[in-house]
Amino acid sequence: MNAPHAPDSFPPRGHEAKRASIMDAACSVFCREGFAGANIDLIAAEAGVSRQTVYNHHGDKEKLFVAVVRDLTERCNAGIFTTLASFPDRPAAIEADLVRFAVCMNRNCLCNRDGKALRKLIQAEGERYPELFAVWREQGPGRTWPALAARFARLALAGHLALDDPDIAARHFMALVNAELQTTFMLGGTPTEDEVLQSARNGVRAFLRAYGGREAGAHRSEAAAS
Amino acid sequence: MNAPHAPDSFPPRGHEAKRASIMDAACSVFCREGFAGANIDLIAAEAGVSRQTVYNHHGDKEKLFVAVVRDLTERCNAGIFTTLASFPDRPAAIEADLVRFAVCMNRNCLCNRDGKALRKLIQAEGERYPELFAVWREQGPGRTWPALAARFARLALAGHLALDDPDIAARHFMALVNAELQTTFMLGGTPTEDEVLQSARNGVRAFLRAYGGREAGAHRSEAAAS
DNA sequence: ATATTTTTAGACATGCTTGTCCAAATCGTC
DNA sequence: GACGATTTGGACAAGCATGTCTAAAAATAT
Repeated sequence: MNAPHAPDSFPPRGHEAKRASIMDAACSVFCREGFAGANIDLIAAEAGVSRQTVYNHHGDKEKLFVAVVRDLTERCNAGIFTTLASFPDRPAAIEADLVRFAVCMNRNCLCNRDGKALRKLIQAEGERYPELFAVWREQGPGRTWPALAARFARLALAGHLALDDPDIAARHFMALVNAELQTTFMLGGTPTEDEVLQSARNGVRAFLRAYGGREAGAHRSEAAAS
Repeated sequence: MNAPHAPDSFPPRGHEAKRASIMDAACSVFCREGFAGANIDLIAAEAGVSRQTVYNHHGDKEKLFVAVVRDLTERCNAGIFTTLASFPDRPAAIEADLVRFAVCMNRNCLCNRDGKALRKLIQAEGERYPELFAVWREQGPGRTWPALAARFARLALAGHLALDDPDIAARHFMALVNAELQTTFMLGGTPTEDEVLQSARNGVRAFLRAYGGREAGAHRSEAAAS
């Protein structure tokens, strides 16, 4: 089937291109309309292929949906781990570094197309596909939260932070940094670059007042002046 | 049409009962299946009425949906303002009082049936009904956030908190207090009483380290001991 | 008890969507 | 240029959901 001696990639080029195009369109339509509301004809049209081609590739509306979620989960996870690599291990200026990290996480993982799509699909159809989303839970939050917590633990060990429970600190960090974006997220909107930055700045400031080490101590008394 | 001299409530008793029953079932089904996936026959069955009765009352699937969201918005709003009344104005023990308030807000407004339903419907169908959800936004977040912020401002004025911007503090408070429940919310689950309490306790502790006034200052150095 | 309103069950027309089938056209490769 | 695989467009059957209509039954008020 696959060209046995092809130089670069096994299946013909146009084939994979169409596959990707279909996944893209399916993602977009499932997201907008939900699973039940999604129309295969519309997906095909949006992908620029015929309906039959969609069926050739994925066989079934449900299989297509599962493929989309799987794909999205993988891509999002990869993005998060990439971003996690930019976590400040030896911060020069911890506040600025954490803000940078938060903005990065937001821009590249939470607010981008994939992040929004995955979040919406999980919220909308999560209860209907328990095993599929169990996988997401293990592969996603189940791996990213501990990884993030470990980073905070290291920062604490190096004396840059003061915290008892790195897991809680990690959750508090993300919660604070996204605090001002929740309403926008709710309605599926994309916050502006500026909103992201503001939310991150305010969130990190509060985080450091709660969890800052010796160096950050100064911030507190300053902010505490009513 | 309505009994002109009825002693208690104007429309016949059974009529309103059926209406409520339909709204209830519709809410439940719309929530589970989404607007497109919701089936009028199923709603009727779940409400224990005939399909025709659903049409008699609401005329239209879309009108029914709008009625459900409107109803939900009102009820949730009412609940939030009621809960807001329990905000500690003159706290004896600020930490315990804030925890109590947070738990109350969670149990009665965010985790209950209506809260979960409204959240899900907004996330799933918000983009499709812009004007409907614009109303929600104004009536809901547009009124509740300032109200909550005002409470925090008062607490700060009385010297119990130290904060620059009460709006941000309010958002940070809610974010922290719900930090550990996000994953559960995502999948439409209901956190246990204990999870709610834990999340509130941890959240309030962090909040007070970030925003605590003079009295709460002691907490910080205590937690800062690695 | 009677009259009025509401509810019910079911049939019904209509339109939409899924998924299949097929013959012609297109594409990429040898 | 010829061959095989893929894609295309459209026809097609089947199922399902919405919304209407009707006559009978039930509930309510007078």
